[in-house]
Amino acid sequence: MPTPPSSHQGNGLDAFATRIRQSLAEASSLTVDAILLERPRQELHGEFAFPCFRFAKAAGKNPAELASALASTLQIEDVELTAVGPFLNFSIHPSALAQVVLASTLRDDFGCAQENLTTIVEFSSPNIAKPMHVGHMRTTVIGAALSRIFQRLGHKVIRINHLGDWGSQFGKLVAAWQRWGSEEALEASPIAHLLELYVHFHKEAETDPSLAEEAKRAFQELESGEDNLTRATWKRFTELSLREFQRVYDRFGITFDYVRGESWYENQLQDVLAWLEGCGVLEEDDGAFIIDLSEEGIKTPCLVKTTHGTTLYATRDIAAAKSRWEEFHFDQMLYVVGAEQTLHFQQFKAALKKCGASWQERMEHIPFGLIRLTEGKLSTREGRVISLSEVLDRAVDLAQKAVEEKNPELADKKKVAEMVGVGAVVFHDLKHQRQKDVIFNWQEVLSFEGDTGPYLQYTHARCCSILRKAERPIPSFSAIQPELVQDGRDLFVAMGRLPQAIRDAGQKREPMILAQALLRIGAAGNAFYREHRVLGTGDEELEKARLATIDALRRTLALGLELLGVPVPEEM
RNA sequence: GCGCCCGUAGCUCAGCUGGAUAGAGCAUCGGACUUCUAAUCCGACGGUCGGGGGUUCGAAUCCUCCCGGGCGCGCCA
Repeated sequence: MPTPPSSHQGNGLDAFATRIRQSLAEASSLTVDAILLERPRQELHGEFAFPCFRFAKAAGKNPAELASALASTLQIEDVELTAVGPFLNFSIHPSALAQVVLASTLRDDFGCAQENLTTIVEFSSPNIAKPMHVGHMRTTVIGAALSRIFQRLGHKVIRINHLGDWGSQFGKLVAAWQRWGSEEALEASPIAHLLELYVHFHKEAETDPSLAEEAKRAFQELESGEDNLTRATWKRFTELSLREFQRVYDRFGITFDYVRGESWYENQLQDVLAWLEGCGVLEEDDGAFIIDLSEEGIKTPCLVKTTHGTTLYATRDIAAAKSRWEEFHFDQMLYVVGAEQTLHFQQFKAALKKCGASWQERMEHIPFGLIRLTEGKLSTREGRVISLSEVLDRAVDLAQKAVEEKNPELADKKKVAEMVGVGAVVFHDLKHQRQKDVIFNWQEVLSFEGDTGPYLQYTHARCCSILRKAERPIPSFSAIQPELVQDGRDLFVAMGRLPQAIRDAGQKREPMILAQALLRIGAAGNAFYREHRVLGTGDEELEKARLATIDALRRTLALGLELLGVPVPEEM
């Protein structure tokens, strides 16, 4: 009965990488940390590679000679060394590979780490009274995925939805409501009606200057902090909007620890202005107050108070950051916000730095590229929008048709269609590098074949199906002979690399790294069960070992998909 | 004008701190379902890595200039 050595248990290929690096460190003057292994370009070269160029240079030797010398001297348990030119390649013994990867993937702490940081993730943050469109999808989906990834890595994660529920636009909205608002329309479809009012306001304001005055007055009333009609109206808009947003969050399966809009920091704004004043960074300029940042290399000053005495985005962000620092003492605070706001984050970080708030170094803007339409940038006012619920609805409709066609016997087709549709949309967003702009393309978002969410969901469902049809308990690790599945090399390597992918995804704040790793697992998994029949081979031990492998695949996919926020159906 | 981001196969994208013959998916073409779900698998086709120069034993990756696209540049957020 093989039992894995304890050092092998935790995390896939880590055990081997550690062993190889230690061995190389002993053979050289380098520290373990300085030895970075690479992944060979070609699979036949093994699982890890060490290019000897730098090492050889330091030792004054020829890289190829050094590689072959090391290959013949070093001995590493379960690892075969081969020198190919200047490269030293490491191939893990197939049965050790199967054993170690199976043991670790079958554990509940697979892919975990103990980074022990307190991490705040601010994401989603839609604007009250405006519909959530595809543009809000990225921050929502990326932020939620990063939060789960950090959680897996052992962070204490605090998710904050920083609603855009404050600012001069609410003055406009209240003014518009007082003139043209309809109680019935608001009840029927709150956000749609509020948007209508907002658009109407902008149109009328072009010819009617008194509107701008009313709007300004309304926002001043709001900022006064008094319990007046304006405030009551604003509060109602907020609640109605939030109720609609919640429906989208429910579909994505997203929760927040704090839904704190900008208004939450409202009563701290005067203190913050006083604090800035006390720090001696405030300057008056044309009746407004600014913080000059030229010494920080930023030409545009940070404006914190208008000539009308109202606060701005930056003022509220400074207040929010300060308040969160005092409340949570975070190790890192990530703002998942579009790349177009880069300057704003540079500005308010620099402003904090100028005030001596050294903790501002822990704040990090996580920018992402714009979603654009072929016709141009999204614009609520110009009607170039695709609502988020429409995207989800269309994806789910299409998934429904696919289920109907491919698996008409399925019990809960509606539920599965929802999972597949949402999964397709979420995965599509997360499989690209965040920084790149994306041109929204229905055909691509609604694709269920190839490198897609449904492909991975399908692979998972197939595993579940095999395990179901086995009609026996899933064999535990201690009950199988791993060497019987040593021909599943590609699959074990792909699964064994998942912990590293989770760590990289966290470190680079890039869920795509995890998505790509999952696609490799999916491809290897599909090839595996295609080539290796699990049930009905007539070989009891082989069936047990293959069942355990399918179980490992199922668990690994489920783990990765859950981290990304892609639903995990057991049938489809 | 200044600043930031992007430019890899027909299309959408990977390519980790510079390393071995630049990889996937879609599309196209050709194979594989009496066998655990063909939302799959196997194969073929397809690239002067936007362009020039530089650093290096080695550059898609780093530096520089140019071209093309996007975003931003105090009283919106």
